[in-house]
Amino acid sequence: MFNEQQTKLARYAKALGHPVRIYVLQTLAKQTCCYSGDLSEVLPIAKSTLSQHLKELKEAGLIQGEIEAPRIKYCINKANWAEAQDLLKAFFED
Amino acid sequence: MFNEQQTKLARYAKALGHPVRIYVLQTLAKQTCCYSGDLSEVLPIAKSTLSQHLKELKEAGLIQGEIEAPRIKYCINKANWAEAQDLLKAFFED
DNA sequence: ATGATTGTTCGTAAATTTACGAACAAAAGT
DNA sequence: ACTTTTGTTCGTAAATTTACGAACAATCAT
Repeated sequence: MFNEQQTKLARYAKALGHPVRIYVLQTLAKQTCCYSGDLSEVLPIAKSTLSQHLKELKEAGLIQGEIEAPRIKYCINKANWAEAQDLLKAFFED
Repeated sequence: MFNEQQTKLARYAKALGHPVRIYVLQTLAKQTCCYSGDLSEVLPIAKSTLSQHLKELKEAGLIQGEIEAPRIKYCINKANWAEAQDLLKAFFED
């Protein structure tokens, strides 16, 4: 019923559908990368909850984590970030 | 903790976070307006489910309904549509 | 008045989301 | 080896989302 673009768009939008995740993405988009602990210090949520949000963003493809033991460095997944941007742009411009 | 823009952005994005709602918005954005029945004929969901999705889009401010008895004509809420577009544009361009 | 059309609201159920603390795993430092 | 640091996973609970059919309300046509 729904085409690839519609499904992808809904998926990306859903990932953006929470203030914590918006904040995380804005932070990553601004300063290239950061650690979970950096976010945890600022955000008023439990570490485990943040971890869940990061997992969702990872599963949506918008971020990626790189092990830099004992920490994990999170960055924007640039390819998918660009795809989400393009899909949204097209969505609003049709 | 979160500012107005982050909260609004998350709210709009959440409203876009389902294929049915993407489809509805694309349809409305293309052809100015349409009736619930027009959508119901095409979409593989119950009328009541569609009604719920329309309600969510209405509550998010992205669409508005006008009574044209016995039907309801749904249209894009242009002001909020533009706001969502601007917020998303700014989000990806920071 | 009666019946048909249109779409919402209600009641309900299953799945998903959001949240927390506790327990756990992996690696680095001592 | 042992402790500390970092972050995930587990178990759990409450709230929200998604979905359906049945009942309802409002208007139009007969």
